[in-house]
This record gives sequence, C-alpha cells and structure tokens, in this order.
Amino acid sequence: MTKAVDVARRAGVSPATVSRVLNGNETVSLEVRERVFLAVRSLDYRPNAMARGLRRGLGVSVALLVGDIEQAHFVGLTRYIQSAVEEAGFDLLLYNLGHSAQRLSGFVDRAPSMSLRALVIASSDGLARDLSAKVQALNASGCRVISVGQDLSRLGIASVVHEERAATLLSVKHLIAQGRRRIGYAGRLAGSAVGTERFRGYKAALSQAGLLYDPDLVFDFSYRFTAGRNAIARALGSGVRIDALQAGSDEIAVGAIAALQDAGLSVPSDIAVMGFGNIDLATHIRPALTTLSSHPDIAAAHVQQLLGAGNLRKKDLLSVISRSLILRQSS
Amino acid sequence: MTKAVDVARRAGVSPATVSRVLNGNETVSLEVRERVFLAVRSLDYRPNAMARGLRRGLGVSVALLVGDIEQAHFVGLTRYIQSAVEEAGFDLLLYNLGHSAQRLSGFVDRAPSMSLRALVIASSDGLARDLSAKVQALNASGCRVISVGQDLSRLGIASVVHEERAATLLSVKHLIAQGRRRIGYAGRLAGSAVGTERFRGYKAALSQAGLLYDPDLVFDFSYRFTAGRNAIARALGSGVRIDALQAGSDEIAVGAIAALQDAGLSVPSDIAVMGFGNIDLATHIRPALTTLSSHPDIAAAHVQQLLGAGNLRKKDLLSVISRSLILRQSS
DNA sequence: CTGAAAGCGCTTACAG
DNA sequence: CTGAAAGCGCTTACAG
Repeated sequence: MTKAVDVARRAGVSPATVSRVLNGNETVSLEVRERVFLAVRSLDYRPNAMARGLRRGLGVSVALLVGDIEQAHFVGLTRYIQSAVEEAGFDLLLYNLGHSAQRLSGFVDRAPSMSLRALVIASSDGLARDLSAKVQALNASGCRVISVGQDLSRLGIASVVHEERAATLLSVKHLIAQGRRRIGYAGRLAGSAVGTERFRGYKAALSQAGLLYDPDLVFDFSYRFTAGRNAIARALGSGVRIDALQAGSDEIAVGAIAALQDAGLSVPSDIAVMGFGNIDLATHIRPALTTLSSHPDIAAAHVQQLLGAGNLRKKDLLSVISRSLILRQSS
Repeated sequence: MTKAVDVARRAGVSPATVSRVLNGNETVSLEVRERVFLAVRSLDYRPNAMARGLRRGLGVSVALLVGDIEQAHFVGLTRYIQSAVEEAGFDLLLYNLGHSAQRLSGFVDRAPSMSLRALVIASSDGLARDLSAKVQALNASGCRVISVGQDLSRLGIASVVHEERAATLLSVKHLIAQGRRRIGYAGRLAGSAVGTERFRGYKAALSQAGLLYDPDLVFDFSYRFTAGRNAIARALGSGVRIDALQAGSDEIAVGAIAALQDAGLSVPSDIAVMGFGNIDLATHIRPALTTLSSHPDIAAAHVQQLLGAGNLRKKDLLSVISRSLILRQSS
C-alpha cells in the first residue's frame, strides 16, 4: 500500500505536509498543496484508516445495534441508517441483539476499545440499569450514543422515537367508529417499552368509547408472522370471539389474517385487522393492510443530523416522529 | 481507557508480557500468566482494536457488500452472515451497492486502506472487468475476498453460490406437469448473472417439453414487489394470456398475485404462480406461495468456514448449494 | 509556511 | 522465561 511518506517523496515535501493538505489545513501554500494533490492522485493514496484512528483517538465507524434483525421494522431502519451513516462519511458496523440483554451488555463493554464515532441503539427492550453508567461514559468519551425507538433522553442520550400510544389510540378509535366492539390486541408487551405504549393507546381508546377492557382479548407474544398466526388460531380454537384486531406489528397482522382465512373467516367483513408499521408488504398483499405509518427515513435523517452535530443542548435530545393511519382494505 | 501498560504495572510485568499472555503465547510462565489475567479482569482491560490492527496490519472487520438491501433475499443473507462473522470473532461492516457498479468500484478502491479481514461481495451484478485486478490484489494482501451468489472462482475468488438454472428447470417442469401451457417468466435479466441462469432454466424446461418459447411472455424488470405487480397488470391490460407464471423472486410473485387478484383472476385455478427464494412471507400469505428454496444459513456457514480457513486449494474455491421445490397452494 | 520529532497503543523480533 | 526497543502509519504540537 502507498503510504504518506511515498506521497511526500513524490511531491518533494514531508509526510507532515501531506497530512496537512489532506486534512484541509489552510496554512499550506497553494503551490505545495497542488503538488501534493497531484502526487496523491497519481499514486491513488488513501490514508490508512487504523493509523489515523489510533492517532486521532476516534475511528470512522458507527455501530448499529438492532433489537431483532428478523423484524421488518428493524430491517427498514437498518437500510436507512446504513445510508445515513455512509452519507455522513462513516462506516456502519451492524450487530443483532436478538432481544438479548446479555448481548447488549457484552457489546457496551467492548465498545470503548473500538474507537467508535457513534453507537446507535435501536431496541425497544429496556436498557439494563447497570448499563446506563457505561453508556454515559461512552457518550462523554466522544462516542455519541443515540437511541432509536426508545426515549433515553433522561440519561443524556439523544433519542429519536416514534409516537406509539397516540397511534393505537387513533387506530382503535377508527375501528370503534366502524362499529367494531370486541377488539383484540396482539403484540409483545412484557419487556417491550414500545409494546407497552401501544397497548396503553388501545386501552385508552376502549375506555374513551366506554367499552369494557377484556384481558382475554389480549395476546402477548413476539412480533413475528408465526406468532400472529399461532396466537389467533389458538384463540379461535378456544372460542374467543372478536370482530377486530389491533396488531402490534404488520407481521402479526399478516399472520393473523392467514389464521382467520384458514378458519374460513373473512377479512374485514367478519373481522377487521389493523397492522402497525406499514412495511413494504402491507400494500402488496390482498386484502391490503390498513396500518399505522412508520418513518425509518425520517428517523435516519435525525440520526444523521446527530452524527454531525456538536454539543447537544437539552432540547435537542429528543425528537418524536408522528404516525398516521393508512387506510386500506383490511378494516 | 485502560491500556496494556496499566495492566502491566498492576501485574508487575512489562506490557510485552501482557500482550504475550493475551495472545496465548505459551512461553509465559504459569505464575505470571495468572497474575496478568487477574489484572486484566480487575481492570476490565480490552486491547485497543485500532492499535492492534495497525500493528498487525490486519483488523477485525469483515465488509459485506450486498447488491440490494431492499430485497428480501439479501436481507436474509445479511442476517446469517452477520451472525457467522460474529461467531468467527469479527465485526461486520455493511454496505449497500444498490446495483451500482460505481459504488462497488469506489468501495474496492477504498478497501485496502481499511485493513479488512475479509470482503464478502453478495451481488449478482457482473463484477466490472477492471475491478478483478484490484480484487485479486486485495485477496493476495491478506484480505480474503468471497463472492456469494455469483461464481468468481475463475478469478481465484472463493465463491458460494446457489443452483439457479436447475431450479427453474425443475419448477417450470412442475408447472408443465400440472397441465400449464402458456407459462410466463418475470424477473431481472439484463446485467443479472443469476437472473440469466434462472431464465435459461425456464427456457430449457419449455424446450424439453416441446413448448414454444414466446418472448411476449417474458417480463424483464427489477426484483421488487411493485415491479411484479405493475408488469403483470400491464400485461393483462394489453391482452397477454398466460396460465402460469415463473417469477424470478418471491416478491415479484407476491406482486403478480396481487395484480391477478385485482384483475378478478383466481390463483392458482386461473393462473398458477411460482416464486423463487422461499422468503419468510411465502408461507404466511394466502394463497401460500409455491417456490424454490434458498439457504442463506448454509451459504453463511460456508462463508464462516472460509473466514477461518488457511490457504485455499482450487477445489475449495467453489461451493454450490442446491435448491428444492416447496409446494404450497399457489400452483 | 514547513520540517523534525514525538506519540497514539499495541506486538514482536532481539537480547539476555 | 521476560524486558527494552523498535515500529505499524498516521497527526500535531513545537521550532524555525
């Protein structure tokens, strides 16, 4: 590989000057600068990333920790964050937590030795209490910590979140306005910060409409397709009767629709189904899925801005992205 | 951050010895080794990754370049490769080519300065001719280059591929055996190595059955949902008649099914649809999708093995993974 | 405006 | 078996 010293020799200057030119140091004379650029181009020189990182004490990568790489929501987020990070001039390191607190903790321990530019935590699982000190230390050491999906601004961590509670409040009200009365909720609750919020919106909508909350209509499990299908199939088998279902994810909704159709029920005439997240797929299945929007692109744009920003003031620590109801044929 | 010198002081040895112990150098006496381990643990010391990488001339990250992060096929692959890379003790850097030869070329130029452990190229777009020299140089310099999905073994690059041609040969024969006679093909052909192979299998099946190949039944476009839906909707509108469709991806198949259903046609009784890839979704929509299997887990396992392997012999340069037909309700 | 020197935190021949 | 020294390839005070 070509090194700074090679470029220096070629341009008839010292390595220090090569470095100055490449780092946009204004003090170098125009004439020398041009000679250096010429040499850089003709040798196709690229500074060694590790040497630069070591010297500067800060590398060029950003780590993204996703809660569950198998969920469409995180896949969409990964895609937009990858591109945001790249646009900001950094490289993206990808890790999958798979909802494991232990993996999160292991990574946080390792992070300080990696000279990360930033650490983006996209998980709705509660951040273990004993991690918050380490995370704040990271943050203080020049590695900006960013939470996506969960509000950790109280820990001094920049957070980009979506509205959760207002979303299901809106959508369940819509179901009620359509005349639905026995409305179920299906999604992960235990240990999920966002799941709990979505569920609260559901309960609030029932309560505001004067409908009774029935715990038998609540299905708590993972966000996957199979979970949705199995839970609803089981519920139907055991005689549970609903006329609408609010899902905690689009995957659950799709799985539930399959179970309903397999049981000979019609969606939405017998049972309306409401998704959550508006994944790509939602508009391509039949019946097309009514759902609540997500905006991974906007979330990623916020992350990109945080990557570039200097010191953050308190009010910059939290951004909330709204969701809207996207009406399609399933409700 | 704790440094080797801190650990050394604590253990009453030199930094060199700390390094020896941490790198499993057998020559260190048992007693000293234990003292060092103790100090390492009590200080929670982790060697700085950049310093280590700089000194060794080789870092701990593996870059994965995916052809198109929006396709389910690449998402599945990313997930398994992430975990394979991590199991092998490395970190995964993720890049999205978005089918851009320019982005690939830009990355290959930058790669040598990154001290990568390996470079995994998962794209079926033809590798530009002028890159092959650079890629081989990378390979020679200690950064193992691995191609997933496309056979580049003739360039000395370890390749893990799936059977493509035999797959559509099998599935189209199945459609013919079901009595289908006007069978369309929908998928990307131009510039796609795998697309071309799949298409060849389709043509071979027609020819072996004595059916006429009709170019009007071939739809060449991207692998996305929308592409499938639009192409089929347009074809139906312009009077094209088919009784079966071989798709080049599951997304295309799902999009096509939506277009068919929107046009009042029934799947599979009016038109059978065959997917390609067996993405998660395939089993959760109705009608469930008949398709050809993919094995991202097996591909990732091969990659993991290549990551650990020493010098490769010629016969280790290519692994081919078979596909099988997965019968469901859509055909 | 530019060069020589020091140093980022490791690892590894070289001595002993 | 272990330490002192050199060096990986940069960047940046320090001199001039």
